[in-house]
Amino acid sequence: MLFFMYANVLFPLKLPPLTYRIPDGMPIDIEGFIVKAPLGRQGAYGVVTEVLGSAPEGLQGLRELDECRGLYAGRSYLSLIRWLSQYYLTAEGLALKACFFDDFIKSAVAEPKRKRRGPRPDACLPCMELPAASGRLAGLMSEISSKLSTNKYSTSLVTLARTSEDARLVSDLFEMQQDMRNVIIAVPEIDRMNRILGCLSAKFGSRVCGLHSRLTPAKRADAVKRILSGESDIVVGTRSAVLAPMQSVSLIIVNQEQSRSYKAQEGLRYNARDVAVMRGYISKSPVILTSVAPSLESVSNCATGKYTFIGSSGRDVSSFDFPDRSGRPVIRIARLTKKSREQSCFSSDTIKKAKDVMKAKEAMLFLINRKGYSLIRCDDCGSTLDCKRCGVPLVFHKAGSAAKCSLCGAEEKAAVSCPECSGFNLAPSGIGLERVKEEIDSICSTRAVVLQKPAGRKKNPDDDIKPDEDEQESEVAAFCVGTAHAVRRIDEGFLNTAVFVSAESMLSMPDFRARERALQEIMQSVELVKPGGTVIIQSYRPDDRFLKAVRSYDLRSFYADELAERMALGYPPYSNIILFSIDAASGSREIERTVDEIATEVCDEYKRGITFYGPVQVASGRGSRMQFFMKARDSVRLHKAAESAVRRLELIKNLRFTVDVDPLKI
DNA sequence: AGCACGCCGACT
DNA sequence: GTCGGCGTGCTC
Repeated sequence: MLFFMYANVLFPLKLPPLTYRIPDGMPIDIEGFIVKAPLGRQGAYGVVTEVLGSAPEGLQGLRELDECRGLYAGRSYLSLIRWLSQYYLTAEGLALKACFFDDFIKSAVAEPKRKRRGPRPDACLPCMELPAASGRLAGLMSEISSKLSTNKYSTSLVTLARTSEDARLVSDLFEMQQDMRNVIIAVPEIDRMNRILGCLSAKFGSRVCGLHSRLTPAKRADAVKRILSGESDIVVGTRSAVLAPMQSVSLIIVNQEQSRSYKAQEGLRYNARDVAVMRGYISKSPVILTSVAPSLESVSNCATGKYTFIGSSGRDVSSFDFPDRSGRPVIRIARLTKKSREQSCFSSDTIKKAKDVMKAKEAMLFLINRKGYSLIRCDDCGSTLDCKRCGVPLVFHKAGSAAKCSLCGAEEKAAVSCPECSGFNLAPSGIGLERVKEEIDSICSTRAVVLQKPAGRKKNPDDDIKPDEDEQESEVAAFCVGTAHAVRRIDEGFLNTAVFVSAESMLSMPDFRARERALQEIMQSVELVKPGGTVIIQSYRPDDRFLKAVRSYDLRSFYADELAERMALGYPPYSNIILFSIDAASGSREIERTVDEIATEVCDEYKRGITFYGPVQVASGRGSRMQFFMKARDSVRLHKAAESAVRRLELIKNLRFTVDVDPLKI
């Protein structure tokens, strides 16, 4: 009798699983195993997602698997891959690819081209000194620890007074639970990783393994091999660490869960924090999120009971226990007036402080989120000089006296007259880095340093900072000017004073997360200021509720206010968003028709509660993209609609588009 | 990802 | 007339 079994095989390619016949003599129970299968002209390695008793209808003459190698991952890891592809609306194969499949094949299965020893292990990282455990954190340890011993899924949010407490928390956990195995620790940046890696390596040796995107391919493959073999069961790494191919997981820690670098901006656009939570759920293990200023999403999840807010008895935000910030730097709001703006970017308060700090030979940082000197505004009609292609205001750069578009990089020699009203009274307006530096230099007769990009070298997909060609590294000096990114270059407690030159430039961003981001930026800067130092926030509206809450470190009322606002406007976390972006240099009829169909048929506001926004053309680099998004309270319905939209868009030949689930900005 | 197939520009 | 560019499509 002839009785065949079949296997669905997933390849790390943009393909759905393909079906093969399992040849005689090959074991049947091979779910999760790595197999070599004929694919196209060559063969390829893939993983068996499912074993079938009969061939799917309509498929005959299926080819046989070539060979079966070891186990790649258990059932729960396969569920994670499936969830990734469903939630982020990507081919399952691409989810597999994101899960280090190619690295493993390269190191463990494919024949090595030459006999080579594995990559040289990294020099031992020093065990950095940990901050003393604060009384509060010590008090929370038993509650955190009780979550671990249960071996059940739970997600807990731990708020910290300082980022550096992350390493303390991790170290203390390992101290309390001596037998912890299969742990994933995610950190937002590579240099933070080294601190934790150092602490753990000293104690656990090769059981600890670092994983980040700046590893060389050989080192990455070696790390993956060690993880899969079980040699390393403690993985510390950036975003992709939450995808580490461990057979089982018993604890996941996501440090600084609010960090935007956890969200992938290309390929599989996952958010590592959300993946960690789902992975914990799938593998029945606890998840611990830490933050000095948690995301609204996580705070809201604590309020609904989805997560636990460690250290709080109730679920109401008003009962949430944020760290005591007494002894932290004073936050002062400095009033700017319209009148003073014409002469200076600074309030008199700020100027006085700058002179004092100068005299005391201490360090001071000025933060402003715009490069260049200023915008250019016409005094006659009030309009700004905008980029002809992108429509955003051009930024005037004093060096070269050119106006540059921050989106497309187009440069224009400074115009003489206003294109709107032909008036000749064009004047600098608004504040940029160069202008701030110029003014500090003249006030304090110093040479302030403009901090450029962080110390990173190569392009790094785990990093959300785009490298700019025209930027060079600069030394951190006593008086520095920089954008929010620059704060990464400065050590904890280095500054006497940090100045946010314009609260309005942070708060008036056309983004519903502007306040949340501002809070996080301010809290980050606070850590750079030594105890007894000062943070100054300059504002035209010093009585703003947000600034009042920030000034007194009143995170509770910040979250209460912000949640109320988001709820009133129906923004996340009270709704979900999926953003579509179509590479459409040619806005063809067919595209327009399909998008129109999606807007009317797929997103039925009244019947299904899904709201469609757009489409809008946006300029991006060279070329233009068409964007639209859908928003709904019900995530399941939203995903169904988005799936249907994806299917329709896929019918259009030659169309390239990306789907971003839970985008950071819209 | 490979590796086909396929349809336009400069060559012996 | 052909060689070859890589743009688009398929792989159970």
